[in-house]
Amino acid sequence: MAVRYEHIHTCAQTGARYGILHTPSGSFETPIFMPVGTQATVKTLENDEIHEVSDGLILANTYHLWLEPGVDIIAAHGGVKGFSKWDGALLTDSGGFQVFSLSDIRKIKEDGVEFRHHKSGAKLFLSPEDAIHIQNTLGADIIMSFDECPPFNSDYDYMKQSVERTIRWAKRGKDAHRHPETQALFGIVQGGPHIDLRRHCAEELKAIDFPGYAIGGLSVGETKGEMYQVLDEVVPMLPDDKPRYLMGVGTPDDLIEGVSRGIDMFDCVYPTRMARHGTAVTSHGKVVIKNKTYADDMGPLDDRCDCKVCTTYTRSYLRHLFKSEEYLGLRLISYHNLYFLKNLMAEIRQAIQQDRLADFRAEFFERYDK
RNA sequence: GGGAGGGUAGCGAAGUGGUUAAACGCGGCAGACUGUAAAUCUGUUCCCUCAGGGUUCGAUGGUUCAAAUCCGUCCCCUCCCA
Repeated sequence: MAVRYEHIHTCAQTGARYGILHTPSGSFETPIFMPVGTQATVKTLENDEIHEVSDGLILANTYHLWLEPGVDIIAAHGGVKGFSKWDGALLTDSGGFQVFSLSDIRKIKEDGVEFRHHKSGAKLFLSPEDAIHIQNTLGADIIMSFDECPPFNSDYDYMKQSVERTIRWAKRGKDAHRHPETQALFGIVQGGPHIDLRRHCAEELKAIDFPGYAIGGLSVGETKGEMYQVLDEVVPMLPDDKPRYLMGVGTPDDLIEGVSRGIDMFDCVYPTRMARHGTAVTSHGKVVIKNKTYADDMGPLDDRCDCKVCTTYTRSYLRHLFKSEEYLGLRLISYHNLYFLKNLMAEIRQAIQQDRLADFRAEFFERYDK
C-alpha cells in the first residue's frame, strides 16, 4: 500500500483522532489541512513559502492540468512535482468536482462524462479510467476516484442513480490504476443528505477496498448544520484504520467541527481565495482588509499570529496594497491565511493528544466571531 | 478683435420640453466567497426623520400646466483665425 494510516490517539472529549499519514513522500501528522494548488500552483505563493504555511501536503487538479498544459508536458517533467518543483507530498483531485461545478456544459453517461472545454468550447470526454490514468501520469502520492458530485438537494431517485454510478466508476478506477504501490487511490462517499445512500456507498466502497476514504458532496451550498449531520452519520461508517478525508472544507469553524467528528484530512480553496478577494482569516474572525476602518490601523492582521506578515506589516499597509491593486497584497494575505490554518491544525492536534479538544473548541469560538 | 464648441452628481460622460434624482464607466462604501472557469461576483453611491419628503444639471431672469432640456443676460473653459 502506498499510504498507511497510523492511529495514535483518540480525544477522550470528542472522539477526534490524532494519527500519522505515511506516504511515499513523507509522513504527516493528522488531522491535516491541505492547501489547494489547482493549476500546479498554490496561487501567488512559491514553494518555499508553501512549505512555511503548510504541513507539506498540497492538492492539484486533474481536470485543469489535463486541459492546460496537458498530460504530455507534465509527463516530460516527470509529473506534477517535477513540473512545479514541489518537493513535498501531493494529492490530485480527479476532476469529479468539475463535473459538478461546470454542470451547465456537461453530459454524464455511464461510460464517462462529456464536457465542453470551459474556455475553447471543444468537446472533451473523460472516463473513470482516463481520470485514473491521467493521475497516474501526474504522479501524486494520493489520487482520487472519479466521482459525480451532484447538487446536495438532488431528488432521491437521481441521487441513488448517481451514487450507484459513482460506485461503479470507483471499481473501474481501481481496476485501471497502474501504480497502487506508489500512489494511493481513495474512494469517495457520495449520497447527499440521504443517510441510507451514504451507507450503501460507504459499504460498497469498503468492499472494493481503498487505502483511504473521502466524503464528497458536502460544502456545496447546504447549511453547516446539514453538513455536520451528514458527518455525524457517515464518519462512523468508515474504517478506523484508514484516513478519512472531508473534501472541500476549510473554514476555521468547519475544520474544528469536522475534526471533532473524526475527520483526518481537509482541503479547501477558502483561505487562498478569500485572501485574493481581500479577506483575512484571523483568530477573531474575518478581517475584510479593504474596509475603510483599517485605513489607519497600525496593528497587525491578527494579534495572536506570529507569521511573518503579522509580525511585519500593519493593517493600514495591507489595506493600501489592496486599494492600490498591488500584487504583494494578494501574496501576503494568502500567506497569512494559510499560516493561520496550519497553526490552527497544529493546535487542534495538540488538543486531541491532551484530550481537551472540546475545551479548545470552546476557547476558540470564544474569540472567533462568526 | 473675429469664428466654433462647451459648462450635468467625487471624476469622465449620456440625456436636448413631461415616464429624469438624471443612463453608463471610473472612483468611493459595503457584502458574498468551502474537492479554484474566481486578483471574481453582487449591492450601494445628492440630502433627510428614507414604501415618504427635500434640494439639483455654471449663474440669473423669463416662456410653459411642466425645463438639465426653449429664450434673454452674465460668468468661466477649450479650439481655430488675426
